Amino acid sequence: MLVWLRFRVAVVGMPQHLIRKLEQFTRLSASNRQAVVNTATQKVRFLGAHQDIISEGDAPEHVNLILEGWAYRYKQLEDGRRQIISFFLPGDLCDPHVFVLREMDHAIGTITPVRLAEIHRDQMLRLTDEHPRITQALWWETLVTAAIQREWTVNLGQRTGLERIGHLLCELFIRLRGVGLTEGDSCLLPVTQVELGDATGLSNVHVNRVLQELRASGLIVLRGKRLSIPDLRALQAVAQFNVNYLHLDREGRHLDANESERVSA
Amino acid sequence: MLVWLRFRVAVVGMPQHLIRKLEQFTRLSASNRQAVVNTATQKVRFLGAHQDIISEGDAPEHVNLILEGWAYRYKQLEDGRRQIISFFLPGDLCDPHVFVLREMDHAIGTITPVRLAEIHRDQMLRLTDEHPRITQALWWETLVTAAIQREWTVNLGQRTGLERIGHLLCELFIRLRGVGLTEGDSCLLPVTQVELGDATGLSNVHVNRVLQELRASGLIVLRGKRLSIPDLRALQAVAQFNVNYLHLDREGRHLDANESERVSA
DNA sequence: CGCCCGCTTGACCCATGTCAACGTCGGTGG
DNA sequence: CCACCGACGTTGACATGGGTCAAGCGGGCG
Repeated sequence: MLVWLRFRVAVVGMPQHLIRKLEQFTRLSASNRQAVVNTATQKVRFLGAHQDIISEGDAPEHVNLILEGWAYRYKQLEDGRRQIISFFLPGDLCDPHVFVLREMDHAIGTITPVRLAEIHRDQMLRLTDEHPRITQALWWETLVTAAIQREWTVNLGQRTGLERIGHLLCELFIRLRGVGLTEGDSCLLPVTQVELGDATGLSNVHVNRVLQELRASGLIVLRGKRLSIPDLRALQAVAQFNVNYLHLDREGRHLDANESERVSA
Repeated sequence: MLVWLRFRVAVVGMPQHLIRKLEQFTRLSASNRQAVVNTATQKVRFLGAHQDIISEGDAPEHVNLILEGWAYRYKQLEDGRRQIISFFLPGDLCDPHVFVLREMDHAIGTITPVRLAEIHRDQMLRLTDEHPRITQALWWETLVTAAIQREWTVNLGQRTGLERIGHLLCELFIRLRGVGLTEGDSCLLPVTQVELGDATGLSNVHVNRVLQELRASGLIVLRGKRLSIPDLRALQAVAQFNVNYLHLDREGRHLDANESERVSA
């Protein structure tokens, strides 16, 4: 514990969120962790809020790892309608294998200022070649990302406005908790109501009304950019939120026994 | 051409749709194709219409390859609402890497009677180990599947009922064309209006009205289970359908030069 | 200090849902 | 061979969730 704490302090500005996320799936050895750190600190980039990280039509050159800040994947129709397709939180990778494709069919933009690591395809290959456990963990993260996308399909297709917003808030909160970015029952939510609308297929006006309703019923406390969920179970119930699609139950813990590396540094 | 034709005749009941699909991305050698055939003919299963291939909560044991027939991925909410998350057409693989996860967070069911190949994880690994070009092509297919899921998010979030149905019909037609299951401007569409509604987040009544409208404007001809699209461009325009997300432009053609195997048998 | 972005609210409207009845066709058992 | 049945498609009347438009408000920042 103390070792981990020292490690954390030492790596401020490093990919601790990614490591923490992957450790929801399996335990990483010190050398696994070191490899992730090495890979993710080679080329770091800073972007302001509301900038494109990569645009539709671009040829993907490398994998982007969000170290700090929020971003989203989005797609814009010709007449201006915009759909937010997913949110990227600290520790999230944008498309680990995207270079197989010739060009991006959508864009990724920042919400807040973002610090990210650009990981070249060769670095990615080296990392996975040398660390099978990381490979497994990255597979898990890829599959969970796909599961989230499927759940959004359900969200948009079947749920009411109230359920959609509630569901999204549950998901974001639980994902943030997984990377250590919650404090008790609260977290930051640096997203405007327009953006919530673009993610849930609702107008900003309706988002506002739904948020009022969630507030009035005591299911959320939302002031400025801070969200609190006093009773997560209750919100989950209202939103028909079933956490299983996030696959958080240490699916890869059988891997813990496969390597005899010591866990502490 | 003649060789290919003979090959096709010989492999009726074999994974010709998958091969054809992968060859939209890259050219496969005869040995590549043979390896796919060997892998996909070890264990073949038949199912009737309206049966689950795999249910929510099941532990995934193998990859399912649809050889013939239609299926869909779906998720059911507790109160009975059902969302169809994607359609599987002949040549489609259900989750090539799903065994990393402990259990399914959704179900896959048949629409028509289905013939499928069960591919064990070890066979899958052997196939990709021995055939890097197939590995690349499977990557492409995985990424396209993810892109389709994202496009469905846009479909449900931003498009009107008419656009949603139009978009879905364009997608299905073009995917079917890619595996050789269209005849001129028409194809089979063995899907009820209720199912179309569950896929697009519309009621069956509204689906019916939208279909009437598409028929009346001459954009589709739909009688029984046969769909014709006299002017695909026109339907695409109405549905705001941009084909780029299907990544059909032979992204992997640079691989054609990497191996000097003869293409004909 | 003032402006602009984001939030809030009210009035009104429309796309789509719901309910209910009826039509049609293919299959099946008597 | 016919009668029935169930699944699917179609249509009309009516209800409603959520959209649109417009105005006002509040607070952070240049």
